[in-house]
Amino acid sequence: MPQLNGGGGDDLGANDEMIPFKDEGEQEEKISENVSAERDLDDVKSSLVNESENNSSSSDSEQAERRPQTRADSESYEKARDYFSEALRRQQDGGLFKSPRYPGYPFLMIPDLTNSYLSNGSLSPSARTYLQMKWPILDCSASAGIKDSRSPTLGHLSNKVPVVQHAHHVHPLTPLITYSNEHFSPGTPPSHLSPEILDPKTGIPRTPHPSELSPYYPLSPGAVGSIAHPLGWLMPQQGQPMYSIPPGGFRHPYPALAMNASMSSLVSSRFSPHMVTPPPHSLHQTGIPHPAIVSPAIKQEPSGDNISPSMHAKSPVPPKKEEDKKPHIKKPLNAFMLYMKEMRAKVVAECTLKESAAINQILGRRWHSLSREEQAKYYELARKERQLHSQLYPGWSARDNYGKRKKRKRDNKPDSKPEDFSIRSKKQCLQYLPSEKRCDSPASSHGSMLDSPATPSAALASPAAPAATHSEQAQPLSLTTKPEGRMHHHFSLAGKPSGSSSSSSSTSSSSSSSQPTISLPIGTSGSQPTTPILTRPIPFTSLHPSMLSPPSPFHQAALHSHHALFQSQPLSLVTKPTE
DNA sequence: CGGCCTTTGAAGATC
DNA sequence: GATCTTCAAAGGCCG
Repeated sequence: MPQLNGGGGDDLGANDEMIPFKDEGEQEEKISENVSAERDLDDVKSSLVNESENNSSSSDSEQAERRPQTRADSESYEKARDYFSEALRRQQDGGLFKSPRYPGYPFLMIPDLTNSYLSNGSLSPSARTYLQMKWPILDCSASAGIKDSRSPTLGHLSNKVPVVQHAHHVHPLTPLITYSNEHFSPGTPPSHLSPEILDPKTGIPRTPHPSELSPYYPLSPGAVGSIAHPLGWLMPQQGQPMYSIPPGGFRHPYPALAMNASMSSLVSSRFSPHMVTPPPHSLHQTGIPHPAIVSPAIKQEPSGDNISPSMHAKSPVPPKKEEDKKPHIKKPLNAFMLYMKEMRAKVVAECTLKESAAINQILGRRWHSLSREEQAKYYELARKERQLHSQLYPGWSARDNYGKRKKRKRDNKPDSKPEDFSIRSKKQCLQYLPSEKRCDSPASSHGSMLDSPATPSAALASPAAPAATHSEQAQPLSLTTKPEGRMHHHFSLAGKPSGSSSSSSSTSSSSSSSQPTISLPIGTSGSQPTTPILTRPIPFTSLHPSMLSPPSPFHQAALHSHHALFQSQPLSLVTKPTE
């Protein structure tokens, strides 16, 4: 169960003692990973080659049969509903989301209008970076061509993207669209679009403190709609709903400024006119629609037989009927998922890779390379998400979704035959190997602090200079076998403290039992065996004090130069044989 | 066209 | 209590 914030100080999450952190074992790994961004992709690739585990995929396909459905339609519907749901959700959310979630629509971040300044007057970290982050895809494929392996930073893309900043500058707490998808369908402003928001705890309406407002105000759809982007970057890309502009989507009647941050973001991101009255089934028993609610038609099983026992247990009603009527409430996104959602676009933009599997591997590494603080932000956000989720769906249980998804099978099952595995993995490797073997890795692998500066000022200060972390991109990727692949997962599972929040603390010691605290030291324990052995000294950045504290522009700068030095150094990984 | 791949984390299930 | 399993997102790839 989501831990309810024990009455912490300010609105929820003030004291997040619950924030789980990975343990030091990872730190070690982190270090090695930080060495070079190139490794991101590199490792990914290699690991794919050397997967130490078999993916006997689909051994069971019993549930294979899923009712064919018009994905697009259902999805669209689902998303639209999600937005509305989120709107309501946020309304109640009160202080839960101090940080605005960006809607996922970069176009909302028009620099001029965003002038997003934090309450303290500083420029919002994400104000400008947001754009870049969400629009990296502007020209992924093109970027490949454009990308200079030596300096493939976003800066190069800037010729296409007007505002380019390191995505990492985006505040981690920036609105992450959870539960669903980024459908932009703003519409008639709901009555709840008042500055007042409900305190999730007390349920008492309150006016959000400026600090709770979005540091960077996403433009209201209406406002945005009136702005014609010279480059046409507003155009949806890849047909992703995220960038799609539903009919009337931009005709939001309400001036952006009229809304508070959270409202505007939520409205812009999810609210849809036609969602004002969501279908009954999308409403939770509480009557509160939520983005997590997915149209039953979308992921439901074809018939009752697919319903997990738990489902049966829970709902004596005929499975099928139940399914049809029962909305699919998605699980709240965890910290990593939130992170992924936020960073995916960036990674995609920087790499030629498009396969999610590969991207996710990179993201996973980056995740590990994030500083505690950085991760903490996501953990906190995730925690709040869970909180809210539990509030909205008191009766919901993760098990409700069991069996609603096709089985993933595999997972570290050693039983699978090695041979098969090897064959398959290699095949996959090819699959994930982009024609272009390099990925302009974004930075982050060097250390989160680099990636997500507390403020964009540093980056902004030197527009000419690519984001610090991007420099590493200059390093060509080299494929090195890295047995780690699955192994890592394996380890993680083994050492997973399970119930406790600090899961993946793979192996490390841990502390896990108790609540991990942010004040984790850097070089603690450590020995994370699963990762490649570095043949090169670990960059001090990995151990930089800033790891323990929010990165300052100075740090950024310093680190930046440091990275520059490192960039020139070739990296070599020695794979450690898997046992 | 549905499922797999891949990642971490949370939570339920199982032992 | 420890371990295992499932699901959450995402999009290209494969059978």
